[in-house]
Amino acid sequence: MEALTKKQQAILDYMRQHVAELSYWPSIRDIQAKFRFASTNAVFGHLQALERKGVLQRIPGAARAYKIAPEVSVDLAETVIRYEGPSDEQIVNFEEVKFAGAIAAGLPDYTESSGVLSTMQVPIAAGSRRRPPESFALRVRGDSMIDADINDGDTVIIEPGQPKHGDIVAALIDGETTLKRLIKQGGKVFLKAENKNYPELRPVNELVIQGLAKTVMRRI
Amino acid sequence: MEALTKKQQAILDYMRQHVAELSYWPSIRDIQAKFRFASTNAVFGHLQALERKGVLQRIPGAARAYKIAPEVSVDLAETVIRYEGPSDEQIVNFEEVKFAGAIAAGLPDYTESSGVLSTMQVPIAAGSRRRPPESFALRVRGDSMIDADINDGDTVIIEPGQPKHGDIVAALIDGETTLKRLIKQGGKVFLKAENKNYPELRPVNELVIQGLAKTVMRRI
DNA sequence: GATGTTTCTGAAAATTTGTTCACCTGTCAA
DNA sequence: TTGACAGGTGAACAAATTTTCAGAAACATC
Repeated sequence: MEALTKKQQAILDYMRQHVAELSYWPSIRDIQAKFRFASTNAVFGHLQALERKGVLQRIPGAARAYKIAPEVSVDLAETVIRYEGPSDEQIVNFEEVKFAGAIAAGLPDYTESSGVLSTMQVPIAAGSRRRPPESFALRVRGDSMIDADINDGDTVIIEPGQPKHGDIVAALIDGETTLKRLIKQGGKVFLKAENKNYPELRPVNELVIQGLAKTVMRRI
Repeated sequence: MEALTKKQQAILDYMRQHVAELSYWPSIRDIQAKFRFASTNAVFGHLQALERKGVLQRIPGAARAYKIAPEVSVDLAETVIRYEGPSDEQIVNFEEVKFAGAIAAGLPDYTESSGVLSTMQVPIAAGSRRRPPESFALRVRGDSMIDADINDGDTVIIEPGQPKHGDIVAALIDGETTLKRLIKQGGKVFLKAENKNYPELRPVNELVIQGLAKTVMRRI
C-alpha cells in the first residue's frame, strides 16, 4: 500500500481521534480549522489522497460521513529462539480508551470510577457479531462471583441489552456498581452472588442495570 | 427517566444500527426515508423528543452529528428496572479486525487459520500499559491448558516478547500452532501441557514461538 | 534551469442538511 | 365539549457542507 505523507497521517489521526471522542466525524471545515488551512480545498485534496490510498472511504455528497480502515503497523523483533510473528492479516489492533473503573463483585464497595478515569487497552476480538459501541470495561474487585469463574482483578466487558433471567449484570445499588447474577423468580427480581459462602441476597425493588457482563478478560 | 414511545425507540434503534453498520450517522432525511415520513419535520420532532428525554444529544447546526446514550429502559416482572449506562467518558470503542484462527491447546490439531481469515471484535481494555500492535487473537481448541484455566472456546491474545521460563506461549510445531507452557530446564526447552491427565512432553530442539499468551478472554 | 508533482490558496457553485412556520388529525383526560 | 398533546403533512428557508474551478507556491528530479 502506498505510504501516507506526514500531513495525511496527521489528518487521518485527527479524524480517528475526533470520531472516538465525539462519536461523529469532523467536517472538512473542522479539519481545515484544526490544521489552519486557508482553504477547504487543501483538506479536500488530502481526503482524496487518503481515499486513493485506500485508508479512507468517503460517502459522496454526504456530510461528516466516512468509513475508515483500522490501524495497521507491522514490525517484528528477533528473539533468542527463532521468532516468527503472525502474518499481516493476523494483526490485531489495539486502541487506548477510557476505563470505567472498578466494580464490586463482593459486598458493596466503593466505586473507583467516581473520580478520575484511567485509560486501558484491549485487543480487538471476541465474537463475530457486532458489538454495540456503548459497551465499557470494568475491573472486578472482590470474590462474590468466583463460582462463575470471575475473579478479583479480572476485567469484564459490559454491554447494553435486555437483562434476562440468569444473566450476569452490572447493577447500580446505592451508588455502588456491583456484579451479580440476575434471578427472576415468582415475579420478583433477585441479585445473586456466585459464591457458596455468601448469603442469598434479598429481592430488590428498584434497580439500575448498567449492562450485561458478556466477556471476561484475565491477564496471565 | 421519561419513557420513549414506540416510534421514538424505533428511530433510536435505527440510528444505532446505522452508525454501527456504516460508521456514520444518518441524516434526518435518511431517517425520513426509512420510516416513510412525508415530512422531515416528523423526524425533527422525534429527535427533539429524544433529546428532551435525555437519550440523544444533537449537535446544533452540525450535520450527521449526534451523541447517543446507551440502550434504555428495561422492564422485568413488576419491579422497576431503570437502565442507566456509563457516562460519555466511560464509552469504550470496538473495532472489527482479523481473527487469526484457532489454536490447538491439546494434542496437535489442524489450524483453522490456514485458510480464510474471519473477523472478530474485541473491546478496548485490559491493562494500563501500551500493547504492541503486532499482537493477535486466537481461539483455543482443546483442553490441555485447563489447569491454567484456559479452556476450549476461549480466546487468547498473543503478544510478541522474550519467552521466559514459565510463560505460556503460542508455539508452531510441524505447522501447527499449539498453546503450551514453556519450561527451561537443564539447558533444554520443554513444552508442557497444563493438564494432569496429559503426559509430560518431550523436549523440543527447534521451535518457533509466535508469541506469549498474555490475556485470556471468555464469552459468558 | 526546466519540469512535473504535491500542496495549498481563494472564491464560488451545487448540494445536502438542519430548521422553522403554518396547519391538520387523532387520543385522552378534565 | 374542550383543551392539551403527541404525531404528522407540506412547503419553504437558512445554514452547513461538499465539490468544482483556476491558479499560485513549494519542492524534489532530471
